Amino acid sequence: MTTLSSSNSADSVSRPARRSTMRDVASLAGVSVKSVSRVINEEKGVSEDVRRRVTRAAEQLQYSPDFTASNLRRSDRRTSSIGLLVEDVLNEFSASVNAGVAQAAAERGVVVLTAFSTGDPAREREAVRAFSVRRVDGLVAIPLGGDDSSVWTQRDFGAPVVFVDRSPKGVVADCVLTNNREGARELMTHLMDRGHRKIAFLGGINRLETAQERYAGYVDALSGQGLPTKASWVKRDLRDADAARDAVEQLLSLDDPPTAIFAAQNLLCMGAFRALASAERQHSLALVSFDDFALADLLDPAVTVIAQDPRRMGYLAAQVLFERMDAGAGAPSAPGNDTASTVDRVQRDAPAMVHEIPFRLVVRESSLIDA
Amino acid sequence: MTTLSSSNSADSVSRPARRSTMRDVASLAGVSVKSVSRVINEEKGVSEDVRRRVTRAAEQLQYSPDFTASNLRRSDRRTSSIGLLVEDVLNEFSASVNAGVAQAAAERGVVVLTAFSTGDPAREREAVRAFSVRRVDGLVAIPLGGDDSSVWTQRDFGAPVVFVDRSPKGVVADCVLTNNREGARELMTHLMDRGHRKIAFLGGINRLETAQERYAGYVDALSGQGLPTKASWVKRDLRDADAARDAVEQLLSLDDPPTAIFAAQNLLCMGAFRALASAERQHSLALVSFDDFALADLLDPAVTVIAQDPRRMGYLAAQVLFERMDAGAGAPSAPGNDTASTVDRVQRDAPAMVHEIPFRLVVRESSLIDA
DNA sequence: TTTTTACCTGACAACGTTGTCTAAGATGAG
DNA sequence: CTCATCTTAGACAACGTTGTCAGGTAAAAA
Repeated sequence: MTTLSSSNSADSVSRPARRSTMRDVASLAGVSVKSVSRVINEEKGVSEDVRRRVTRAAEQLQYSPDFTASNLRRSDRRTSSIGLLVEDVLNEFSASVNAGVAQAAAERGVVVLTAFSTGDPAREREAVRAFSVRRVDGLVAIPLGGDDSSVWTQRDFGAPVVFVDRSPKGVVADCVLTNNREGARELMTHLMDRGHRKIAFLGGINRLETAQERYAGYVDALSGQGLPTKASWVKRDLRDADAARDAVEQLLSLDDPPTAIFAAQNLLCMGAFRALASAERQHSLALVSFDDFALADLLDPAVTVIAQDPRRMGYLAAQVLFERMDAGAGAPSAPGNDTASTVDRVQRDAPAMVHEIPFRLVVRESSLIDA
Repeated sequence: MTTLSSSNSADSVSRPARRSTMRDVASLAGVSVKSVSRVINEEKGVSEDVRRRVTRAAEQLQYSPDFTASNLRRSDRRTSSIGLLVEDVLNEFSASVNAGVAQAAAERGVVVLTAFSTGDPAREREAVRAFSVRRVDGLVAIPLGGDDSSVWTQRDFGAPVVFVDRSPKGVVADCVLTNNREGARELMTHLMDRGHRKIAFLGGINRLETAQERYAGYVDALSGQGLPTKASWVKRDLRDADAARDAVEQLLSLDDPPTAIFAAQNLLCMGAFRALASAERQHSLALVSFDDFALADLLDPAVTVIAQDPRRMGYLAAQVLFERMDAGAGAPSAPGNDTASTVDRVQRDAPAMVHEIPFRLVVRESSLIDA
């Protein structure tokens, strides 16, 4: 690390002594605190004279309102902030969900507290707690799916929760999901249509609902054709791309190796591709992935995938959350005025809903390698 | 969108009437509010009897402390939150910075308010304002670099600010940067060492400091060899991958086309690669990128890049910010105890520092195509 | 026993803001 | 000119919490 001090000592980072408050502004302007409040919040019923004096004083003192204090007193008690808990920014899927939520939030003028669980339930719990004590108005989460469902209940969290991608068992809340089982089946059918029967499976962490469902789809598809699942072709509970690479290396050295590989997550697919490429088998073994990823179409061969729409999932989840929040606040929910709404209008205490987002099979080259 | 109502109406999302406060807990436990406060904050000097009664009551009422109210009264006035402003989660660079900041924040038990400017100065301004009124303890930002420097000054923002990747003109604050100009020069030298003289340049948005610096490095390198910059080989102010693809298509149809392409950002490189691949020229034109990206090593040919370490940049930026925050609060900053510290200890009102993070030239295949 | 000391506990004010209410002045109608 | 009405301003309390301080009780010292 190179550290260059800037030479000019007048460049020192200056720090104001104390933030000025409405009191300060009021006394400088010669008015009451309440009048300052009125001007700052642009309430009507303030004379032009007072308004001018207050704005001038506020400017002079560099006054900046304290939203948290205001929130404490206001009747609606909204913090205009929501929590977002995803697994890992560096995974494209999480990042896209994040992008969708952030966009919806920006449109509504709400800030997002973001935390990454990185697969660690302790971190997940801490994040949820941190959100809760800061009184976020709601939470969007990709849950890890442990047993501590109590963290998630609205009763305990104190605000609406919407889940994306996975729904924790035993918790009643809105969800936005892809049908993972069906998606996996569709990928498998595609492979089997091209004659493949020896299909290996690379699965993610077993604890995760998505991993379970995709595996179920794999098994469904095989048994639909009267085929058994062969243990040596099934590699589950793989943590990351490296684990997938190792797994594929094992598969390649088998006496009876598979002719196709089903990677049940984008990272696993990348690891698999890497293994195939370094064995120069990428053109002789078929490979498909659940989850699209950035350069999947530029690889050689381009990889066939089930593409979810994670950005849309995030966006929708935020919308659903907002509806739930508004319903909770007893906002106007006249039955006739939801014509332009993206989301079904949520009644107060409406039952939890599952929003299923369609997936798309994107056929590229890697699956067009025959058995 | 498929919407399935869950059938069981007992599944409705229940909402508590009102959150319980310390008062409620106090009256149920038959003690004073202050005693509840003491128990909740695990202060010592509370009898076992009181502690038990309070914990029981708190549990019974599902009490959850209100951190914002507590913050209002506490003497330190820390919100234990920081703001993070990056350009776009979907870009790997931003995402990695985000990951680094998030990790540092998690280690310190601080939450992160995240916003994405997505290249829009208005959004940047709004985000900074939203952070400010919520009284974050500090801010890490990748600034867009417009002229409204006033948003950024500590005086105006009211808390320390650390910039990553780019430093806005006229603002005095700590920065964590890569030496973009030198990085660009090194990439160019690498190409020129292999005999390339006809090198095209794909540059990002002109307003951004990084784009300017990388272009400067490009020009430096050429003029170091007595070569002029040829206007038809220079494509600047490219917004995204598609713009880069179009630009490369133009380059390819030139009477005197370049033999190598320098993409000054990862997205631009992807666009360039796409154009080359669809013209089947990826093996006959050299291509290099400023910024590494996920599958750069798996493409055919694998792409030579200048790799920054954005995650480390984010992590360091957060560390620097914390030091600055602690200095501001008048925390102990004994000169001798910083042996284990990653960052130089920051004195109160210490001059702003520039932390330069080294880059690495990662030579792969795409630059080994001779002129 | 009385006095000192230590330990607990609660009353009260305050953090920065806004909701409520009352008062004072201005305006208009009769 | 009087009375009703409207407009604007400020006093006050409250949001949920913690810092300060004083009081009370029990244990330790005299």
